[in-house]
Amino acid sequence: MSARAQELLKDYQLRLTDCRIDVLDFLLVNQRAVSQPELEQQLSDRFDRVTLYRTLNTFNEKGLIHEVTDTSGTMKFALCGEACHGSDHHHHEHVHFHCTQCNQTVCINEVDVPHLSLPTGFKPQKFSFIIEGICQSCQQ
Amino acid sequence: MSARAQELLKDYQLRLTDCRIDVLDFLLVNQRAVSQPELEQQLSDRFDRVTLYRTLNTFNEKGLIHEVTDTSGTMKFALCGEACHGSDHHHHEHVHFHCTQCNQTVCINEVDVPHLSLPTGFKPQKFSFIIEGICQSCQQ
DNA sequence: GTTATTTTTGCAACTCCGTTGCAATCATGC
DNA sequence: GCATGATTGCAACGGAGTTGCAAAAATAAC
Repeated sequence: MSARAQELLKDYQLRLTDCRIDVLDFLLVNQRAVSQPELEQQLSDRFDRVTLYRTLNTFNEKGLIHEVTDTSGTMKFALCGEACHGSDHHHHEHVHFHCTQCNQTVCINEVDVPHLSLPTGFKPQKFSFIIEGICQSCQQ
Repeated sequence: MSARAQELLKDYQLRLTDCRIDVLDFLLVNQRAVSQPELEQQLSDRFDRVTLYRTLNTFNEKGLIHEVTDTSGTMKFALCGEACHGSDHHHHEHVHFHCTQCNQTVCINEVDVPHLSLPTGFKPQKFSFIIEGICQSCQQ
């Protein structure tokens, strides 16, 4: 578990620190987007929120994780899965499902982001498809 | 201009106040999503930010405007156009374009939100398709 | 293994935005 | 024009993003 995290950190030329390993472990175990506040709770306040903020920032800059937008108000990040490195270039065109009840955001790998063409003049750089609703776990 | 705003407020059974009229005017003139901070600037600090916050909230609850999510971090709202009231029910499935340079978010009416089916267990309630990039005005 | 160097961390501090309570002000119906 | 209820502005608080700086830790060099 932790081994995979350490491996990943080395691959991305990042120093092995407790915080980074724990955050990465958490992301590896829970395959979903997490926010800095959630990490703070989940990691039992073992790290300062600024450290977690910077850890996520570093991972994001290095391309280990990517931003996930939803309507929860706080920025979330998710691990880049295999899909991110597929074929020729790095891309993040996933469909994300945000549960308005448990506030969790997951990547829907089963569904491809539909392609669409914009009116002339717009230069698209990133596509986000967010679906809000109730997730599988929250249906009683 | 202001006449249309007053008309709309009456339609939605809202009291005619300076703030509401000005905000609505601004939304009518600039057909795009705006945030509370932007309104504060644009309306020359004539209203308290809390008032603007509550004005947007009220409009949203009454269905005059709807939330627009992008990665700017602050919540934005846009007028509900004719498309919102089309055919049988109220819906907000627009494609939104967020310019990362000028930070403006516009509704792309020309393009329909593609329909897609989710894995079983997910109950979708709202679809957001956000495209980040450079808008028409920002291309030099 | 010890030391030097560079990075990372924790703390303090600040800003911005969302949100609520409350008293004063305003819009509307009579 | 007055009464009533809604709306506003102010004060205030919390959460999240962000930066600077000194202490601590991780790697590199010996």
